[in-house]
Amino acid sequence: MVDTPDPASAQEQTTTVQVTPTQRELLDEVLDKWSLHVLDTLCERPRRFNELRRAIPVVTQKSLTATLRRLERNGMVERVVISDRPVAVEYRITALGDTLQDLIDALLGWSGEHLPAVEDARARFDGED
Amino acid sequence: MVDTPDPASAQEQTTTVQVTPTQRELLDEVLDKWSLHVLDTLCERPRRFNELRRAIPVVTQKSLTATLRRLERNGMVERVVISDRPVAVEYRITALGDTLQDLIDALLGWSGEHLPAVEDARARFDGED
DNA sequence: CTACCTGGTCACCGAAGGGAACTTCAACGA
DNA sequence: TCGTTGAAGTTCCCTTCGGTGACCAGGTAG
Repeated sequence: MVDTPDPASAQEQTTTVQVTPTQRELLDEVLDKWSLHVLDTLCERPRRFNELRRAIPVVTQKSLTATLRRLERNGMVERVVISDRPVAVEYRITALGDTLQDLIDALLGWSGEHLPAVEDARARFDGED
Repeated sequence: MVDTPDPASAQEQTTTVQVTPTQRELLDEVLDKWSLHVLDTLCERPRRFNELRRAIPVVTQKSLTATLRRLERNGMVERVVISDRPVAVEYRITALGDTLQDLIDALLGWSGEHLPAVEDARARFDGED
């Protein structure tokens, strides 16, 4: 009732490239709130777990753990056990994760550049609509 | 690869630019799962509400409405009432939203390019760890 | 010993998000 | 005329997600 089974017009929006749902999922996993923070922080230099917590005070341990696991699973960061005796781990960005750095910088640059316009739009929307 | 270690300042690390929490919030509002879909779709051409639903079948009305409101509030899309008698609205991307298009394309391009590597990493993580 | 650090896990809980029905108004059809 | 369809949502319900704080195991500093 909702879907229209017309395979003829199914490929009506073939813009430039084929974008698979899988690509979207990947972006979902990698571009979320904390991932951006973590990747951005780790791009500077490797960090210990609690070092990351201090660098990003607003994240909780649980969310940080989850984010690091997710990024590790996707090959963006690497979990390195530095010391056994006093257990110490270090997280560092991988070569694959590094390919994201330019994009993250671009995103942060964009948000900084257009923030005034966005705040203006928000004020208009909130106040006069 | 990493900037020269800075033992003197144990302060926050100001890499190149100051990134405010506000910028992160903006990216959170604009880069979420459905926003990427919607912006990408609207970049092609303006669409009606149900046209968007058909273009992005996996989104629910509720989420689509919420996404469009959020994007509208942030000045990314514009809600245009075309016809009053049979109520008809059209959503179109704004000039501000258009500044995101390059970034979105870059993100989709990145995900397409590195998807194999990511899937490889996932297989390694899931299977042998 | 106690206190505190590291690197987590666990149980609870409120908010966010999805599914599906319902709404309103207008048009179409027999 | 009544029923159905379509547009553009809204409302309710329920599940899931993410945050909070507690807790744990092992080391180590006082």
